[in-house]
Amino acid sequence: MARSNSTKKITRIQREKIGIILDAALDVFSNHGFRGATIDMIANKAHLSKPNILYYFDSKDKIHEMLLSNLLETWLEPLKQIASTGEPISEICCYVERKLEMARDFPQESRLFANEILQGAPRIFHALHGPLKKLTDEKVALINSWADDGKINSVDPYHLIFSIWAITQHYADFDVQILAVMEKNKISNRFSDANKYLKELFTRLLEPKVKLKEPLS
Amino acid sequence: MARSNSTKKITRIQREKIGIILDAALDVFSNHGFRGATIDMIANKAHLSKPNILYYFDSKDKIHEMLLSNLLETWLEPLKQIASTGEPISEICCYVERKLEMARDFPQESRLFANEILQGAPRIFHALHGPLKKLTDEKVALINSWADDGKINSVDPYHLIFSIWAITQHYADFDVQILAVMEKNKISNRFSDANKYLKELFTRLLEPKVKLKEPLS
DNA sequence: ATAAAAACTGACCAGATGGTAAAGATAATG
DNA sequence: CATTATCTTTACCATCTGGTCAGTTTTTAT
Repeated sequence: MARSNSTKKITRIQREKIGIILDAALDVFSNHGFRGATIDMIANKAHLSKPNILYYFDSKDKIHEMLLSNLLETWLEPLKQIASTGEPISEICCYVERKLEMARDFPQESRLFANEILQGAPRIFHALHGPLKKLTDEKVALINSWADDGKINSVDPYHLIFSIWAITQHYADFDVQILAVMEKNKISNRFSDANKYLKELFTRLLEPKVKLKEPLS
Repeated sequence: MARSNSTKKITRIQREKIGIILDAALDVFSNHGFRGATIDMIANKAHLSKPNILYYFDSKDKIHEMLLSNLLETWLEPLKQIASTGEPISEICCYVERKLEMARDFPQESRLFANEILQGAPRIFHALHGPLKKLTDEKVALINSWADDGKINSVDPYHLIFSIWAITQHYADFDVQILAVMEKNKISNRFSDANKYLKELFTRLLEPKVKLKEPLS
């Protein structure tokens, strides 16, 4: 058997097929949610039989679980990259840009995540309270310190981060709505337009207020 | 029979039970998605038997359909209220505030909508391309005219609207994540803090650039 | 080449789930 | 009060779906 091998070495075929299955599963889970997805759908998309899928994964849950744990690393990465050494506004704007690129390039991952959160995050509760909270706390402190130093306008760092998450992921999760509502000839530019808009939005927000008393130095 | 009565009058019991069923169904559908919800769950929550539910609604789909069509009116209302006669920045900020209040007061409705969109909006495609697009077009034009008149900073109106939708709905749809990540003692103030943050965010964005040449009048 | 291991399949099962039918209980009406 | 219309329940059915199993085919290693 191939399943539940934590120590055993993995064959070429295993590596290939597991990859194929995860690709298919990501597609199916992200478009239908966990309950809406069936192993048959995944099997069809992967061009494998249902028992063959279950030869590589013990259960539907295990496939989903693996997708989510793969996702979390990717998901945290951009936030990690905010550096305390960089120029504050540019660091934050670059973060926004990276998140927007992820929404463009990995919309399925974004929707998988959104589906999970929407339904109460039953399977990644621990990751939210653990690694995500830890990392967020760090960046909240960093943003606060920038504000204290007068390098950026003083805003609530939590809500700043939430707004970045919300807007950028919106371009993946609510893409159908955007396509439905937007003027046809604007659609193809939506990501570059969004990028331009968001740069202005957050630059204006974070620019320190003009210090009227300073020029007398 | 009580079902599919378009012209017949509705009895007291029908009005009551249909209300109870829709309340229960909103709860179940918004927390589990369409496929994840079962008629039994709805029946339990409504303290009715499954066949009794199906006495009032022909099918699971019909319940969902009715919830969505009820929802759409509520959903469009705040956007409609943006008035061309008001002060532009205040009109937009009030819109943000109303949307945020909806996220706070009707999170289930927001999640029902999000679930639907996430999965490709199969049942409300028409509403997105019809009423929502029409209304959005109107407001896009209005925002553009404000910008042309120099009353607000010139920004892409589509992305302005998308960002408002994204951020405000985030507080309903991703509430689990917010609760997980945020500092405990900040949680209870999250909506008022968000309101303050968003007011500053959009005010700064929309303030016309200072006209340096003007003061010589 | 051949034995052993790995990969795969068709047939099947058990439980969940959407939905039905028919009869019984309750409420409205003359 | 009796009769009709409305409402509710019990007992089902058919299908879907996650998952198993016994056996077959293919790959790998000797």
